[in-house]
Amino acid sequence: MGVLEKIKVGKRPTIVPMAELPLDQILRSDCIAAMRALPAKSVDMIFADPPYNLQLGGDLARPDGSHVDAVTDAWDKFDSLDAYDAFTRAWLAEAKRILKDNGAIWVIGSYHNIFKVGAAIQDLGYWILNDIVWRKSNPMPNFKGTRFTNAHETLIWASMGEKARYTFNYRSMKTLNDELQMRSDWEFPVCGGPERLKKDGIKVHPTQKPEALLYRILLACTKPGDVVLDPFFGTGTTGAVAKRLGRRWIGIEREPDYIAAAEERIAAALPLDESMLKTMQSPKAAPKVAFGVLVENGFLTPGRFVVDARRKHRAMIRADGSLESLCGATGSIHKLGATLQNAPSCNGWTYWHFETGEGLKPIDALRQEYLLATQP
Amino acid sequence: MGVLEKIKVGKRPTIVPMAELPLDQILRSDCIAAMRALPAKSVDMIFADPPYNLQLGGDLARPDGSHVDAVTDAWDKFDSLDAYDAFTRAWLAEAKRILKDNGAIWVIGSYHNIFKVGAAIQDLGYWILNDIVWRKSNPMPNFKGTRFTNAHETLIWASMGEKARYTFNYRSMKTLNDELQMRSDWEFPVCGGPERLKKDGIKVHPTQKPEALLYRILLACTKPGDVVLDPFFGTGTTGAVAKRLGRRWIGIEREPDYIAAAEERIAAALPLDESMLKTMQSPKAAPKVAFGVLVENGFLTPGRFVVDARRKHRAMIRADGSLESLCGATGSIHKLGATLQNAPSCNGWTYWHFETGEGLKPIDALRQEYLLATQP
DNA sequence: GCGGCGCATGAATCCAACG
DNA sequence: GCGTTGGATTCATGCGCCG
Repeated sequence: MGVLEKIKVGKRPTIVPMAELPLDQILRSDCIAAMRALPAKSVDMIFADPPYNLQLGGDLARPDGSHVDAVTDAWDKFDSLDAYDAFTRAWLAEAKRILKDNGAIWVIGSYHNIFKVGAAIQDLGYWILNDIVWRKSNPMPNFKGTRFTNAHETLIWASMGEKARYTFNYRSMKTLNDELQMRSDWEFPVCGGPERLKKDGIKVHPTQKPEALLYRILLACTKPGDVVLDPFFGTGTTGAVAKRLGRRWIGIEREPDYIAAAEERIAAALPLDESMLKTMQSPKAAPKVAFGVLVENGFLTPGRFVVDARRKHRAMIRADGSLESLCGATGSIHKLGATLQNAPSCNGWTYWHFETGEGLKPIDALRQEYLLATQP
Repeated sequence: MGVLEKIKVGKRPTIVPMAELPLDQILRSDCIAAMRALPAKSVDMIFADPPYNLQLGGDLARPDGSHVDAVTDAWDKFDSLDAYDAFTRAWLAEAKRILKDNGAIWVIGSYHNIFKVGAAIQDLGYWILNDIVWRKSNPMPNFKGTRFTNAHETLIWASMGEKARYTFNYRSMKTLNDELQMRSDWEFPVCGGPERLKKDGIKVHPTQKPEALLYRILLACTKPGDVVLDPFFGTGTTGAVAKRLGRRWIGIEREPDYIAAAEERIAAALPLDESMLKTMQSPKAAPKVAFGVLVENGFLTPGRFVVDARRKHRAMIRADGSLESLCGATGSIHKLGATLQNAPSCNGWTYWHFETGEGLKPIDALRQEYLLATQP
């Protein structure tokens, strides 16, 4: 790794599960060169915020005459659309080499670049799982009244291939979204206020991303201890949130000013305590309960009958927690429900019901009762 | 046009400004073949809802076991990603030939295809103006809990090139959005209820788009009388809305069932009356008034002084409606304001103020008075 | 101390007609 | 085609100053 100038941030953790990876460090280097030096199949996730290739024209003024501070940094300049395309495919290819087979990649962009990025992702054999829209609650207006206010950015989440596995903490997202499935459109304000890193009153990085965005991504798609690589580290939002969430991180960045700001910021970030992480990570709000346990514990007795909500199908409870229908078919509550409906799958907990004085109730209600009675 | 079987819908309007175009008709044909038969630089807008190339796996069932009705039609099947890419580039290239120099294209898609579409649009020399997110207020949930609820689709709006002109009815959009700039994220419900076309209780088209979506697009980016082409016409949402809004339309569609449904639907669509259209179209609430006209009409007399809001700059009104500052600089209200502020431009109407008993007032207030006094 | 007002600012592909 | 000129154009938020 002669090309890399490693810079440690804070204390190197005592446990280093992958000795060859430069964990919790910023590699000062060109992004592609640094990625080439990393071992294959070694990181769990990549979050990338590459240059957008904005191609801005002349100066822009607000209606009040004030000047708009545009992104004119050299790192966002490319000679042509083809040059940008080549750059995009090069770093995405390296990313694919570095990712574990069950890893995943997130890339953020705007209409200037995201279509090129997405097309490259598909061509390289990644499998897109979702595109996510970051709706900005406070976007910059369109000052000349020539287009729609550009009020969002787009993220792509992709696995390593069509059949590849990936991490998705469904329960964490549902909990975070007030017990509704998390949707593909997320609303956050742009990064500002105390969160925005400044030096002498001037923003350190023109496009610092909000921590809330990274928080949701890392919470949804990584496990504690997972390694997250950010090849366009900037001022280290990914590192700061990874540290907070008990994930390991690797940053790649060229600009010394950005690196210095990131180091300071990450050193100050406070990790959440482990019990908090465990709670957020838990795949289910409640532990699993087998139907047989309810039978064992007398909530339903063998020989009783359960029916579907319309009383079309009827089955007898057996001692082992399986069901037997009148036609002789047997199986678990899920299996028999699927068989009788001629469906590929079935949630037996909500499909099967039992008779009460107040009419039918789903057997799931008994599971709730059991949990209430047994949980501390 | 031997390959085309033209089908008229309703009465052909008596005024046909472009005799060579098959206006207000559905062309029963393959989309690329039909486009090849249309003259170059002849249509003002293309709205396209191409196949999404969904690549669905096996059947999908809801948690209650019911079957999810997926898009499995032959027209959404492609042999490979490359085949889809080639198809996309072919029709987009024809579209570019057909569009007028100051025309524009809209394409809708999902993450399955929109990145390929967007990349092709850029490669073909179109210039992306915005990407728009259609947020579905009632999306289908992710039944397996394996991903985020796919709750949006993406539209791309592009002009014919970087320097090309295009139509954007800024005021109409701002009015439609309660006097705030229209943003790039739009919320609509998916097409359902009475709007959803059905035959024998079964939906005619699997991906019928809501009319509200087309309404906003056509209102924003076309003028009355403009010609809108939809190369994937389906059940004719574009035609129905175009007729309602006083725009001309051309549809291309292969499936006879879709054509039949579209014909019936468009025949029943009621055009808005002309005065309504004019109101929605008006670029400004008020006509232009030159500053000199106010001087001519005695609202301000030559020799009086105007100042900026902070009283930093002061200028004398001259008889011809120009201003002269104390330092001797002269020019229009806009020009002098820009000069004195050392700014590239300036809106003189809001920059310059005059003294009243209640303090300073912008000269724009006098323009309003003038308009009130002279407008019928 | 608190509320109100003014100012600054954020990934921006940001004018159009006429001579 | 190009240079000139008239004139149209902004939303949410945070911060600091002032009363």
